[in-house]
Amino acid sequence: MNTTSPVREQILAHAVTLIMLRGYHGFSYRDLSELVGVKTSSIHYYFPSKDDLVLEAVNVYSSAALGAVHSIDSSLSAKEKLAAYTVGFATVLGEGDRICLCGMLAADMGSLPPNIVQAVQAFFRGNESWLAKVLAQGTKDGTLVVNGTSEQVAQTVFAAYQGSVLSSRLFQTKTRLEEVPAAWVVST
Amino acid sequence: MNTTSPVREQILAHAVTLIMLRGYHGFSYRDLSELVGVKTSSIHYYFPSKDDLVLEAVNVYSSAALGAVHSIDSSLSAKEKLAAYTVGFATVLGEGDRICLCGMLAADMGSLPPNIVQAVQAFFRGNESWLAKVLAQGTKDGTLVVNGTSEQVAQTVFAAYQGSVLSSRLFQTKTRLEEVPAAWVVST
DNA sequence: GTCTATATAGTGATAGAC
DNA sequence: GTCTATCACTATATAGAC
Repeated sequence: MNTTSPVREQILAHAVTLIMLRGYHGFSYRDLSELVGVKTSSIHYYFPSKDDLVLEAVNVYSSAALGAVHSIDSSLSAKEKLAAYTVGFATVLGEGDRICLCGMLAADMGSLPPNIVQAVQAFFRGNESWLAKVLAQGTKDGTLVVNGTSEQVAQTVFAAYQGSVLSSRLFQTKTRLEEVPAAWVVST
Repeated sequence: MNTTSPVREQILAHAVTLIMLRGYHGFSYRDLSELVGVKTSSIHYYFPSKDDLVLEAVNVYSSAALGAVHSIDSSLSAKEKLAAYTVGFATVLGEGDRICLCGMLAADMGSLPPNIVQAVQAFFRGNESWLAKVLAQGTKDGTLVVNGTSEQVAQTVFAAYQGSVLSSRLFQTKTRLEEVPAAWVVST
C-alpha cells in the first residue's frame, strides 16, 4: 500500500500554494514549519533539500492539473472544451492571489536545477498537446479560427492562458482570463 | 542639466538585467556589488532600499521598452507593426536567458509594495493600448482576424507575448515568440 | 519521526571614518 | 561618494538525543 504520511502531504500542499503565491525564492522552510506545525528539521526529514520539495510539488500539481484537463468530457464541442479548460485555469487563481505553479517556476527558471526545469517543460507540453487536439477539432467543424497548424497555435493559446492568469492577478480581475477563448472562437 | 552618476547608471543597468534573469528575490546587493565594483554600502547610498532600486529599474525598463514601441513607424500596416513589435519583444530575450522585466515582476507581485505593482500595471496598460490601436487598424483593413473588441483582444495578445517569451526561454527557442502574431494575421 | 541545537552562509541595512 | 565594520535577521542544512 502506498500509505503516505499526513505530515508529508500537508507540507506538500502548503508548498504548492506558497509557490503559486510567491515563487521559488519567496517561501522558506520556516514558512512551512509555521503552517504545518512541525520544526524545519522535520521537513528536511521528508524533503532533504528544497529542490527535492519543489520537484515533488511540481509533480503533485502537474498530475492534478493535467488529470483535470484530461477528464474534460471528450464528447463536448471544441468551444465547450475551451470553456471548461478556462474554468479549470481560473481555479488556480484561488482568491485571486495565485498563478499557475509551473508558470511561476518558468519565471524562476534561472534558479532551478535541470530536473525541475524538465518537469515544468513536461507540464507545458501536456497542456499544449491537449489544446492542439481541441484546436484541430474546432478547425474541422469550423467553430474555431485557427491560423496555422494546430500545434503552433496551441503554443500561442497556452501562452495566452499563462499570461492572462498573470495579468488577471496583477489587475485583480478574472475577466482577462475569461476573455482568452473568445479570441479564437468564431463569433455567432 | 540632469547629469546622472555613472555608477548609479551601472547599478541600474545591472539591476534591470538581473531582474530579467532571476526576479526580485533572485539577486542581491552583493551581486550588484561584484558586477559594478563598489561595496554594497555604496549601492545603498544611491538606492536606500531594494524597493527603491527595483522601482527605478521598472521605470528605466518601462520607458525604454514603451519608447521603442511608440517609435514604430505609424505609417506601417497593422501586420508590419506586429512584426516590428515581435522583434522588439524578442530583444528582451537577450541570449535566451531573460524574460520581460515587468512580466517577471508580475510573477513576483506577492512580494512587492503597491507602488511597484502600479508601475508594472502601467507597463501592461501601455502595451495593451498600443496593441489595441494596431488591432483596430488591422480590423479596418481586413488584414487581421480580431474576435471581440480591439481592447479585449489586445489584452489576450499581450498575454500571449508575455507567455511566449516565458516559454521561449523555457524551451530555449525563439520560435514560440515569433509564432505569436501569426495567430491573428490573415493568411495570404 | 520529531525534536533541540548548531553550523554556515547569505540577506538588506546602518553608523561613522575618510 | 566610497569605504570598513557591523548589526539583526533569515536561509538551507545537518548531527544527534529522544
